[in-house]
Amino acid sequence: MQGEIATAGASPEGGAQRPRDKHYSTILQAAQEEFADHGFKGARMQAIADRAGLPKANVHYYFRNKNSLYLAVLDNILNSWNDFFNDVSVKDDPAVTLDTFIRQKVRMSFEDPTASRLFANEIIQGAPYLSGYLQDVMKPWVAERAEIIQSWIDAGKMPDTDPVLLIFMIWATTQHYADFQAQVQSIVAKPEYDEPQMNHIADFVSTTILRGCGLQPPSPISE
Amino acid sequence: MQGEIATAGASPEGGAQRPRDKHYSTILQAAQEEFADHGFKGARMQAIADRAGLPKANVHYYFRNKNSLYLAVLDNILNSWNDFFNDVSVKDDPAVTLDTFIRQKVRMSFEDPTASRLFANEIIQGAPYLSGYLQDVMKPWVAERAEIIQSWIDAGKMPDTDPVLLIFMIWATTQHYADFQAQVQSIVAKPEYDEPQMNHIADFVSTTILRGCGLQPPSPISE
DNA sequence: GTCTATAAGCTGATAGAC
DNA sequence: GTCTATCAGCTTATAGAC
Repeated sequence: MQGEIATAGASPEGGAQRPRDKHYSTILQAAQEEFADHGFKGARMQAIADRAGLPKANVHYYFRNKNSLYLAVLDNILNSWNDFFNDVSVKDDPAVTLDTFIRQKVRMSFEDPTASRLFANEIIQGAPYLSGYLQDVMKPWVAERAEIIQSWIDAGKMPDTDPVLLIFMIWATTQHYADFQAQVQSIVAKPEYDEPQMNHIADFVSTTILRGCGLQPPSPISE
Repeated sequence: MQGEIATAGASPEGGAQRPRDKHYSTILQAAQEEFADHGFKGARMQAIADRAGLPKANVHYYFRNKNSLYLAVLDNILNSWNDFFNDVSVKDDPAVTLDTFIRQKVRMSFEDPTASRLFANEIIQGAPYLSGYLQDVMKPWVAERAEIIQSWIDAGKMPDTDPVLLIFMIWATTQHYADFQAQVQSIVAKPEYDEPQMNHIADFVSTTILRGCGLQPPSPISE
């Protein structure tokens, strides 16, 4: 669609993207929240400026227009999402690996829910800016992890299952707590997420999914 | 927030809401798609009119304004979502009941994904129009189902688990295929959902979740 | 680099002819 | 009931002073 992310090259040097000034990252964060709350079309540049505590024209000084700001936010999020479940090999233990992956994902949902919500908004709305990313980055990523899971199955380390659907299930159950935070909190009647709640959820999700694919959870809990 | 759904009384008579004309439901459907794609703020009355194949003023003839149209769409969706997992009692078999519930939810995701996406948009964006519904309808609904699951646990029909988190897991995994359809289809490389795919997914989700809470799936598949 | 003022275009809503 | 024409207000983006 109108200017997709170009497989998003990682940041030039090691550190964070070295914002030209502190304002750059402030605006990026403000934009992430606004886009997460209202989607691309619903987001307002004025609202982003307000969240950042800056006049609107200042936002336009750092980012050419709404479109490029949105792409910058997406790029920022996707880069921060690498390094999860990445360095996995056939030799690893399925239960330990999946447990670690699930707990990392739950922690991400709790620590940066707006990033997850922004991504969810983009996908729900048909991924107009990310269809290239899904094809070029995410699809191969899934294929590689699915291959590893399949190799575990072939090696008799775990019972037969659909590796791709297993990855979808982990995504769905973990991201749910970021994306549907309003619903979850309304039902469990807690104003905010806290650490014990996160651990309880991580225990439940990991235990249930691992047992669900016939694996023994590495650290048995609550039973 | 600005005019919530008032616990949404069901339609007066038995049948569908008896639209004043065919246009009424046409607009409702068009609005559902537009709101699902862009959220409340991002949706455009002109786009809804275009989708319905009507001039914009005609839309305003049937619905006072954007707000009331959005509420009508939400009301319509929520009413159609009743009667699922509703008539369940302590005497029922957990495996059969959960399996049926999961398969119904998967089918809904495949048959009316825009309804699910619209709801997802609303929740992701903080449930500004549905916070009352979550509190007044959904929270008690979950509490009642959780009680039944807990009674199964107490009766020794299934191992101990967190009933509320189990419901969340079923929601998350089934709705995922509607809400993240763009991502799923991009990764499995199919242009559209079809019946065999739906059955494969329903089998996987049901089998994995049931086994995950220590239940024997009622109709063993693929293993 | 920062910010006020404003241009140019879009959007929700309505008036009023048919 | 239907639809063209149009208004008032909002939204993105920029010009230009500091």
